[in-house]
Amino acid sequence: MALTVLDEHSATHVAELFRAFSDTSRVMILSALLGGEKNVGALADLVGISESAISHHMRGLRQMRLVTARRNGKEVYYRVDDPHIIALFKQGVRHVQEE
Amino acid sequence: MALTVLDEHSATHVAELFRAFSDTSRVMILSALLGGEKNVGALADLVGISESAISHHMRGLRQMRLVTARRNGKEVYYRVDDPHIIALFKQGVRHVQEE
DNA sequence: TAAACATATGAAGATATGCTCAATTGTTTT
DNA sequence: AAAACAATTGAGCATATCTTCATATGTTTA
Repeated sequence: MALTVLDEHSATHVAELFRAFSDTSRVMILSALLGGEKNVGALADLVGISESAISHHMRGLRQMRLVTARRNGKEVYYRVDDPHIIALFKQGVRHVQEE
Repeated sequence: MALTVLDEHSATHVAELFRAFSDTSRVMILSALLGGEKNVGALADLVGISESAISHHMRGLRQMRLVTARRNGKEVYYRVDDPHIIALFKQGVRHVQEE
């Protein structure tokens, strides 16, 4: 039997990663971004919350490097680059839909 | 470009799944259970919180069917059965450790 | 059956989270 | 330069979350 448990520091980081996916709005944001990059206004329409709320979420996601931003004129386009993150997210979606 | 976004209902379920993994204590609990079933007292020692706190966490995890319980005398042993859940969790751990 | 042990439950407090509103910053157009 | 547009930021509020404490339930042993 393995006597190893993740140390608190690592566990905190793992928890932070999963926490990024633990809110309905962020899940909708990320699922939208799987279809390609979107700007803040488009995300606000798709998710049904204010641009301000989207912006707050994007800041968190950006700080965790789960999304990257690209400015084009007045608009900022967000996308999910990391294939591991995409795979992780999709796996969660799949698990839920298989029930 | 895909115009589909997860509907709110599905997104909520996905968020709930990830939320189960979004707390440091629960991450430690689950990582401990990857090494085989453990009872509440053992988990409390390993994670460093009270048995009561463990019990509260286990209730949530049980309700989400992420763990199963087996009583043996006074003790209740918890385990993670679902291989998809194990895979999902491990993938999160891996992602964090690869940074 | 009483005592001891393991787990579960409910309440209460401290902290964290997510949202909107109002104001600000940055960019383009007139 | 002013106006219009897009995004960001900070404050404040409502709600959720996690923990401990005290108590209750369930099981075994004396």
